[in-house]
Amino acid sequence: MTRVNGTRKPAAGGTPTLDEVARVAGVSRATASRAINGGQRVSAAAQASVDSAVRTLGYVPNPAARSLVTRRTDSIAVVVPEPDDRVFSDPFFAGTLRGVTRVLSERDIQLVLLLARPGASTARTLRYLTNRHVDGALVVSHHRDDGLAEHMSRLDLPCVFGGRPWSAGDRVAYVDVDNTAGERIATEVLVERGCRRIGTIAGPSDMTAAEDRLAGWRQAMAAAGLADDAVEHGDFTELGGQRAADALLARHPDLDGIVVASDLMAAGALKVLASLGRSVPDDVAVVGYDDLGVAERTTPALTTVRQPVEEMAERATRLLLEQVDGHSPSHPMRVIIPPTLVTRDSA
Amino acid sequence: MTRVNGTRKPAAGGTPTLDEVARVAGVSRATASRAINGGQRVSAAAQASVDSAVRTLGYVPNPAARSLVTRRTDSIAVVVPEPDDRVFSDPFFAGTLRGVTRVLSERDIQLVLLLARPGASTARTLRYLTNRHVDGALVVSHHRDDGLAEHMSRLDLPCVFGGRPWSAGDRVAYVDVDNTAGERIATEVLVERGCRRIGTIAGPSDMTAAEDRLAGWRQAMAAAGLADDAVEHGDFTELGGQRAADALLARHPDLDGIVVASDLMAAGALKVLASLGRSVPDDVAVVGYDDLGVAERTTPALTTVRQPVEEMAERATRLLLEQVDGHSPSHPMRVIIPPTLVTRDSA
DNA sequence: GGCGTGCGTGGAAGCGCTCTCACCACAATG
DNA sequence: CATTGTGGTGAGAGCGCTTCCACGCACGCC
Repeated sequence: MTRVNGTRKPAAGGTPTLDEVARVAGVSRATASRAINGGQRVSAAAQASVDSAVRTLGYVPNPAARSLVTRRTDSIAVVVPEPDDRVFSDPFFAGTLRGVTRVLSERDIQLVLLLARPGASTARTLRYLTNRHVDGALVVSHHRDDGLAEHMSRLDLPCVFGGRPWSAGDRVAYVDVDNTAGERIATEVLVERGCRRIGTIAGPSDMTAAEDRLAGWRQAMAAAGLADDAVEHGDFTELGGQRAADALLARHPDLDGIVVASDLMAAGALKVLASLGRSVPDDVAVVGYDDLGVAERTTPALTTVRQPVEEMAERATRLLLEQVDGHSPSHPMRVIIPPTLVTRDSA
Repeated sequence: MTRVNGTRKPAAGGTPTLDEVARVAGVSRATASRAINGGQRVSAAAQASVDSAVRTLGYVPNPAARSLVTRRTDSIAVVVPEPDDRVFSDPFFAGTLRGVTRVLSERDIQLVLLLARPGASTARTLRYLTNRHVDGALVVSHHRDDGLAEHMSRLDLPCVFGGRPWSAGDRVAYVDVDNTAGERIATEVLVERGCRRIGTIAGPSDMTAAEDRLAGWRQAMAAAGLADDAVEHGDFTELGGQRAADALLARHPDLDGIVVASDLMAAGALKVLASLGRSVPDDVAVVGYDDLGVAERTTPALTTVRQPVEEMAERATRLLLEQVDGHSPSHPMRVIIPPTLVTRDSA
């Protein structure tokens, strides 16, 4: 909040104001304003002269003045809690950003990237959001939750989460893919292909997506009447997948199928299997999760469950904009997107 | 610009204003304001009571009102012209974002992501920047230039380019790595190792970085008294590198060294060499460029020239903030960062 | 004792915009 | 003819904040 160097231009004769537009157009400021904002109740003549005044003066409305009175900023925040450095390179994040910007570009809304750096800066983020610096927030709750959902739900600010938040899921809107169903489908692929000893490499248990997927695996295993004891946790990285696969295969050398909660971890698992001389999918079939690019490049290419990230981001953004437009702290809405299976070579 | 639903809260009794703070603190609005903004010319007593009023009321200054009078927004834009969908997944972009946010997080400045979608929306971007919606702009001129530099230099808005812009390079501040020197160094590595027939896979000729690197290669070749005729252009992708390597080796089967303008293209080249049965570095030595992650994962690992992307972004951001603080449309400043060689196995 | 000189303070003037409201002309209705 | 709209308009009141300026007041100095 520290103002560093308060040099201010003395009323900057440079930029034209609405007053000048009005004067040039020969109308009142009120009429000029109306003409500029959609032209309700403005005669054709007035509209035309305002338009031309705007053009000759190169007038651009001052956003601060406007939002001071409208109480809108025409911008939304994309909040990324705890962005450890991986986030940016993450295809999930990239896809999200793509989806968001696609929707925003349809309207004149800007995107403010709010990165709550690890540490106590969640407070700063909340402060920023508190006083309506933005019209709404899209929280990419990719990582553990911090109670951010609770805070947000208290904020009376339109808000949508990407991915089910850990808590307050009932008070907050979110868009998620049906992780449970997805992993169920993945597991069923192995069951149907004849696997009888199926293990899973789950994600970190502090992430809802990981937990939901694990639940899906358990459901499918139960439905097939198979034992669900072969579980190992990884951290969604390739190395983590490698370690988990090592441990899993050491404990259960008889596995003929592995359901992995992310493609990156599956890639690690494939490496381990290759080094053990187990052929995929013949000795051990493997199914991944994500299909964000990695899956096509492994050997063999991964059969996986696709998360339509961009679509999710688009839906989330639209949901947010609806809230913003209606200005309703509307009843928590959620969109659950069905996952789809992508069959390749690993199962 | 369309206002969709002008529902406005009637003076929102919810959020406290400076007036209320002043009343609660028992001082005037002026004093309250001073106390809140760094406390110059405020007695300890007044400061204390304002502080406590702020705390009890949960007061947060209204940014619109503030920036209406200060003419500052405490936010800067990161402008990405023509973000074809690759940009987001690009480690270059990711690193840049990381560097920028690191600097911004030291102060209370926010980042607005301005993505000029392909098409005529450059106009919109310029309009957005024109009326001081942000205090400054960092243009990641990763791709071809669009005359954006000219436009920007006319805008009287603090502005720094990441990477030398095609034109107006003399009127605009920018931060760049010394691409020419970098590729010269890369080439010299091959020369010193005894290569005598060295080709290059250059980047697309509509990018300054690509052209500069090509120039560096030519300089080094000339200095070594070698012919600089073995040139092929790629598009900085792996596939492009593959194609270029194919073409290059077909035309010049006697090459014993290849200088490649990006690691990704070098990865493609390595594949081609492997499929031709040429061993690297013994038959053909290869040097890449970037060192943003890919280089370590190729087989063999790439000797390459490191671009310190994050550092570049940091420097650029600091440069921008200096301009913003001084509010000087200061003499075009540039920072050229020396590249460093990273020796691995491919040369 | 008079006089700068400095600090702390509050009054008040905006920053540039939107929007209510009162007003006018004119048309349509009883 | 009096009444009720109805579309276009401008005056003016803010939105919440910063900052200029003038005003005390206490101090140290001749």
